[in-house]
Amino acid sequence: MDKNTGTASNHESSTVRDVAARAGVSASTVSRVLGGTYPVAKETRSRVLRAMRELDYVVNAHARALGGSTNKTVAFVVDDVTGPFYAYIARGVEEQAAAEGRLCMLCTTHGDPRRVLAVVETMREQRADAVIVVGGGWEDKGYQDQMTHFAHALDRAGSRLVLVGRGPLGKGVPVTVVDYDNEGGAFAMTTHLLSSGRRQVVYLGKVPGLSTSTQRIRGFVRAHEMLGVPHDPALIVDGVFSRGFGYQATRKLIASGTGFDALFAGTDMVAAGALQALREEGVRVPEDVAVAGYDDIPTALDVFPALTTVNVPHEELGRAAVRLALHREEFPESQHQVFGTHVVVRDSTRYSGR
Amino acid sequence: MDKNTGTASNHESSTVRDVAARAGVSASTVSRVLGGTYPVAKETRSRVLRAMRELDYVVNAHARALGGSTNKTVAFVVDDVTGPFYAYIARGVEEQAAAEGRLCMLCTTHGDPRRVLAVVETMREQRADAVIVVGGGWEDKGYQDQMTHFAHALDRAGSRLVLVGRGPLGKGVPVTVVDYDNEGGAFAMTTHLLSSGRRQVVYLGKVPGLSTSTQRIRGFVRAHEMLGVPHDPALIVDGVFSRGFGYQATRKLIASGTGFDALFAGTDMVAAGALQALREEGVRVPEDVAVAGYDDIPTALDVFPALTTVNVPHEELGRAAVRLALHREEFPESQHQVFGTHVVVRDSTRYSGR
DNA sequence: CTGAAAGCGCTAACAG
DNA sequence: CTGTTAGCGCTTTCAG
Repeated sequence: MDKNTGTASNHESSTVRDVAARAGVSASTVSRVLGGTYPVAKETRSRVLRAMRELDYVVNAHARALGGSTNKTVAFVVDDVTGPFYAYIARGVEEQAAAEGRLCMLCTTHGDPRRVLAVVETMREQRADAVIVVGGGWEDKGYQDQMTHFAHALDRAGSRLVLVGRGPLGKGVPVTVVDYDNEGGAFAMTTHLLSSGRRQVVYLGKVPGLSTSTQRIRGFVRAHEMLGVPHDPALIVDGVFSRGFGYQATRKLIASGTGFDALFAGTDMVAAGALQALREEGVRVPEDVAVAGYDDIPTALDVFPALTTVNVPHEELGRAAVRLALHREEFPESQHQVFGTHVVVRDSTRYSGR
Repeated sequence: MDKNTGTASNHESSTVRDVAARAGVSASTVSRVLGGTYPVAKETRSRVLRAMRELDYVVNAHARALGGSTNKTVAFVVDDVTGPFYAYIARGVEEQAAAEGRLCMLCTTHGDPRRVLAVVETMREQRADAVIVVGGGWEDKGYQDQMTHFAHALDRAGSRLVLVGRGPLGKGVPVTVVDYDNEGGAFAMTTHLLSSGRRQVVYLGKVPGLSTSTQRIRGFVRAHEMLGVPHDPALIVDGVFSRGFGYQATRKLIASGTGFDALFAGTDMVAAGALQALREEGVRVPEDVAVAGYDDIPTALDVFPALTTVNVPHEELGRAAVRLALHREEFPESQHQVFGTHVVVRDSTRYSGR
């Protein structure tokens, strides 16, 4: 392989001009074979191509982006890549982005609303074709106003804000929304638990101000009302969406002597922690306590017993986010899409011989 | 919030020139307050700042990158984001990149060597400060030559190729290597299994041509030799690193009547599949068969019984990759770092009453 | 079909 | 301290 062909390349990479010189043509011609979209004499083209190869030339994406105004990039903003929930959406986003000839920028916010704002700003600088923000939104006026502002700013710059897993920002705000039926899933799951005879269902993981949490609890409460089962507000436990919280909270619950015969965890990770705590305390699942999660991540199959949970079409959400945002001109009416969720029953709630 | 201030902003975002005009200064002055690194009169600066706010100005990262030659970006290349192994390294990379003021581009290759090559090329176009390729390498001459070529090309452009989880490319190739003791981990684990009395250990997941796999098997075989335990080559099963493979292969193994008293899975995901198969077949773990994994992903705690596995310092690998690559001038001698691995014993191998 | 010239938005000398 | 002048690498009219 030929490094150092022609001019002694010390540190600089070659440019169209270098290629042009070597091929004995003008820079424009080189650009034209690069673009491929313009007629160039066969013989000329192959001379240029050869020069490129010899100089090991690659275009400068920035120079290109400066002329046209797109970077052929989509930005992906999540709390934390290690959460399987996000990871699977990320896969969908990445796949669809690749299919649409886009690169994918990854940014994490660690659940900090200010970081979300900062990151969206950075993506504006990068001139990303779309900025995809994943996860529940904060029910806070200031936060929402900022996001609305960004939505407009991105729109003006020809880009697009995409919200995955949370609702729209209000009438007329230029946003693509890809959501799933959060409340419906929680409602269905709670119904499943109650109708199999459970009467004291704990909800593990109320995150105040987080839309995801609020909606799930709404479904949870609504199911109780619907079935006429009285519901003790003390059974809704504040916390965050983590394995550690599930573990700690469950231990505390048991230690405090709170009576309960089912545990509906805010996420599968929370459920995994809860299962460990129950096992350690010798509480049988599902005989003594039924356990359910939310998300249907692969781990749900690996815990013991296998976890009953609410399926969310992660990858599909990610793919749709990219697809809708990039083709918003063609499908202006479908810029708010809501995917369905459904209960997947496994062993952690199967038993009901009481 | 003021959209549409001053000139009717139809679709274009504002530039330094717009800001300059509005603040009654020159473009350079605007640039100077942007950079912050150059003296500007207090009064002028605040006028500029106000103009920026009013026009909702953001710099164009591409224009900026065109002048200087760095995009303040690191690229992160993995097989598949959904693998927890990659996800945790990704977290390390992302965190360290953010700490160093860099953005992170994510690319996936789905285990296809050609995609790896294509992606590295794209990152070259993007002028990323570092291109971090994660995962085992292909022991293929053509592939290695290409990577070597890219290493040189990136180096010439002032960037850096970083290999995480695989060895270097050869003497004098400009590469940063962040590896972990793959063979040592496998050796230690095999020793653990053999010395607790297991005699027919299956190795689940030999991926021909993949460096990771080759090294682990080397450790596996070496432990047998070291302890003088004869080893049946038929117990090394070809496959890929996936949960599905672990499940299928284990079922087949049982169906074929192959005798074995331990299962060393190529990864924790493979082990998770194996555990499910064993459970379905009524094989007791660890009484009848001990099971071990590799990676120590969080799922290892959630499977039942909790999985004995080899710990790999994922996040640390990711952080080191970014740190070493960006500061290679300062630490030229530590461009090949190897992290240790260690066995974590849990319930899946604990029992040894035979 | 090909070349010359202008300019994308910003930064960096170089003069004031 | 601030304005003027180039120019980063590429695309894109506009003329040949």
